[in-house]
Amino acid sequence: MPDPATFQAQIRGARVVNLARRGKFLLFQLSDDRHLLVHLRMTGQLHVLPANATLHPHTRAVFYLDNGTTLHFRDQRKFGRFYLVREPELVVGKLGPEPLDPKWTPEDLHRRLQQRRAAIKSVLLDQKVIAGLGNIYADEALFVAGIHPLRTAASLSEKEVQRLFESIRQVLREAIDRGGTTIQTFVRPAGSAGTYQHRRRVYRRAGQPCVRCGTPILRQRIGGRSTYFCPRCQPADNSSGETPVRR
DNA sequence: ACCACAACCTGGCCGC
DNA sequence: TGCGGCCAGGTTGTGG
Repeated sequence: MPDPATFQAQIRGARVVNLARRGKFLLFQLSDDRHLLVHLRMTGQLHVLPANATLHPHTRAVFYLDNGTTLHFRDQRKFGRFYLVREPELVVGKLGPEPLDPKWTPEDLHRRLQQRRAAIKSVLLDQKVIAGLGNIYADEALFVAGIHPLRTAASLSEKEVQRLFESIRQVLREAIDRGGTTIQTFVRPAGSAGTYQHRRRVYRRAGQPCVRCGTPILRQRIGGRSTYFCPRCQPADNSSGETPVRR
């Protein structure tokens, strides 16, 4: 947005004065009070390369920078999106809180889950509830919290929401420390692989033993997304009242 | 307002 | 080798 020809004409000569992030969006603040917002979706990548770099087959756009380098946008599946706008809030205004924001609270999460009857797994992927959680870390957080992914969001007790809140933060901190999760195409900004995949507890581990109890991990489609969980550490009913051990 | 699901794309992998 | 089916770090439009 806008259409490619207009985008190209309007971005020419722009100066980047600041870089930021909001949820899964990258924000390039431009000198003339405009913003370039980038969402990489599934397979998008940004690479800073020398001016004479060869074009990778999936390169969809190239930005020529005035320091002699180029910024290449690669995207195998073409799901990525660029927004060149004056008002970034039009794009990111409805996003939920940043999970690592020190001001975010379990009470806020509890309130946001209250009227949702959908599976907690699906609600965690709703960017209006929490900004930035995706399929990997939603499953990982639910495991750490010991909550079954099909539990209705509104059915979680205060205690469970508290555990989920802490688990989301813990998993995201671990993943950031490890530079993300590289399974197929994800790369870090410098082009190297992340290492969270070695730390993974349930995601894409169907049939393998639970790291905590040894029970085989299950895979189930929830809200159209593959969901991985331990049926023993994440019981469907909360009747036992047992507090799962974190790991 | 909420919810479930198809659609958007390309490519890798598996079984036949 | 080829083909069909399924899978994939996400979001949005549609219909109920």
